[in-house]
Amino acid sequence: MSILERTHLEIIRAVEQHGSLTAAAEKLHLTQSALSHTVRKLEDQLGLAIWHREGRRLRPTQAGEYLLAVANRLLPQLVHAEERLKQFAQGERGSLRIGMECHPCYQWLLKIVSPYLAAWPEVDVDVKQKFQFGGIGALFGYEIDMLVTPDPLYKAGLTFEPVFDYEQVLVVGPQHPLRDAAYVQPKQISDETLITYPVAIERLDIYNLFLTPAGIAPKRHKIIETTDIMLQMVASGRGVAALPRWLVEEQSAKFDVAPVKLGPEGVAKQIFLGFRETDAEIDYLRAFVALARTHRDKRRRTI
Amino acid sequence: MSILERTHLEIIRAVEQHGSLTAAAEKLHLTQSALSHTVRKLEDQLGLAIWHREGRRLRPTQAGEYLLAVANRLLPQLVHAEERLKQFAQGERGSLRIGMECHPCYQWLLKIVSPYLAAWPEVDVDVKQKFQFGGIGALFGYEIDMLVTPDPLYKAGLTFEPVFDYEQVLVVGPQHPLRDAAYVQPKQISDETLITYPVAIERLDIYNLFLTPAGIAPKRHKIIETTDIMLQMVASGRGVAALPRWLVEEQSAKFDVAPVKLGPEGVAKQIFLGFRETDAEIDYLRAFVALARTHRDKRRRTI
DNA sequence: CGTATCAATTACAATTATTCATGCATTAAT
DNA sequence: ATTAATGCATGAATAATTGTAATTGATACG
Repeated sequence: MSILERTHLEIIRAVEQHGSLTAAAEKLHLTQSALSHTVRKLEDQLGLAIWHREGRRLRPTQAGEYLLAVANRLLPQLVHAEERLKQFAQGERGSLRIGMECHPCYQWLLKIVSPYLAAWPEVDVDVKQKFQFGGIGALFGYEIDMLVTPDPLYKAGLTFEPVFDYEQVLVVGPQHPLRDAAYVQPKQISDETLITYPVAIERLDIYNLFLTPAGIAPKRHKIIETTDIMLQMVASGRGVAALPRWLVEEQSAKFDVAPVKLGPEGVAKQIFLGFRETDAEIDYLRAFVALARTHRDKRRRTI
Repeated sequence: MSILERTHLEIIRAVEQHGSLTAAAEKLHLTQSALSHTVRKLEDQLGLAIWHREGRRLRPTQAGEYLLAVANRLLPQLVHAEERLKQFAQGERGSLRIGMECHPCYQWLLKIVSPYLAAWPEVDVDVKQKFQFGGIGALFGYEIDMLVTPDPLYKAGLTFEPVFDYEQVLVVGPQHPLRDAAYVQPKQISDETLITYPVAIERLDIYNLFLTPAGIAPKRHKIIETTDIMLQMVASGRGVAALPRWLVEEQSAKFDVAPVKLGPEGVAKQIFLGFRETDAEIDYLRAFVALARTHRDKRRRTI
């Protein structure tokens, strides 16, 4: 009946990865002959070629490309299922794979993870940041179990819950004229160097919610990967940046920087936790959401 | 290395489906003994039980439930991959699995599908309407390849494109006092029987965009599954319904019904086509979008 | 109780996967 | 050119896996 087995997907993947049957065989702890046989059989059964044989080189056919995509999608899920079962067997709870879609999310997560790890010693936490199909796709595709994101999706089989409110502010250095301003207006940025994380402009809040609506652009746009360096640059007067207020205040002991409100009302942001509804009953997952929620409540009371 | 094979998933699924090893064995064209062996081996390798043996009954353990979920998620994808490869082999193009999230979507699809089938004889079209995780989830989970929906999602690895604009109108019968009104106001519905498809109220446009904002509810709410019966009910004065204007006009030869604008401005709606970005290069998929788009343009010119 | 049903087990058979030895084609080097 | 090296394919032999038949023991049910 069924012809596509796990091995086939593994072979296809290994060949792609190592370039030849022989190399793939090595990695799979088999002989080249073994692979050649199984491949031939598979191709016979399917009635099509998976690779073009060009001389002694294998180039995937259209079907091969398709199979490769299937393999890359399904194999990780099988591997993860096995891992999870192993953990089950050892009395461990499992692992929580958390995906991240924004930089402040990451900063926030750092604060939550350590109390969580302490409360749930049997649970591993994996943090992932790159997804082929974006965070939502990673949730649906079982690449991750929990998504930390600034934009929720109230729909379908996912549940989103707000867990953190913060204000996005402009960060300026010690000599900056805006340092003691009550707030900054978009046009006051038009002569500045703006430092941001390496993210598409459409996904940067300071553009979406502040600059772009006013039709303003900064004089220069500089990209920096890490928060520390970014703050050093700001502290040394080389530019301004946009970060969560709580993060700036936390770092203001280390760097001489100050937060300035974006516009008279400020820019309010939220972070959400999203997960599959079917996972809602997993205790260590619920616990994570609950922990995040209490963190939020605690904070709210003190504000 | 790897222990979880396709067979295992198939066995787990069959046992769940048919209630016993013996019955499952029958369906899989194997003996009960064979299953017993493979199951034992799998459980040994995993180091945990998949079923509680209660007398002669098998009840899934937690691990069993988990494996069942994995099986139900992955096996259909393997089956579909095989089918697609078979089609490849036979020179057919493949199949386009279209998911639907609203009733007008279905009506619209009916008009598009037949020219498409004519233009692409080597492509099968499957239409699905129920999804565990909603349409978006079905797209990400490779249950469908194309989603027809009224609410798009501009994000992640999906592309959405508007392909149809229409006006949602109230449908009334021949004797109805509103028949010749320029438009209807929400309060005029408060004494009516409203007929709708069997869909949650939150997902019905006439509530979302018309009644609920005005704080109005109809006197009665009646649920009917098929458009034809719905129109017969309306024609016989048993209630009013909300449908796309084009659909009402098309059916007005068959049923004595008339469209009435909802509110002075009318209620404008759009239908979108969504698909995975990675599929954008599949010719028969592009062709479907293109066909839908030309349909739209043609219609626009005539309005 | 006796019978029917079901899973587990044992011993054995059948099938399938893998290897070994080898050939043939292609690429690279001398 | 000639030789060496590399890579895939093939056939026969063998190892390993997967399956079956027959039987047992347990349990539900009339």
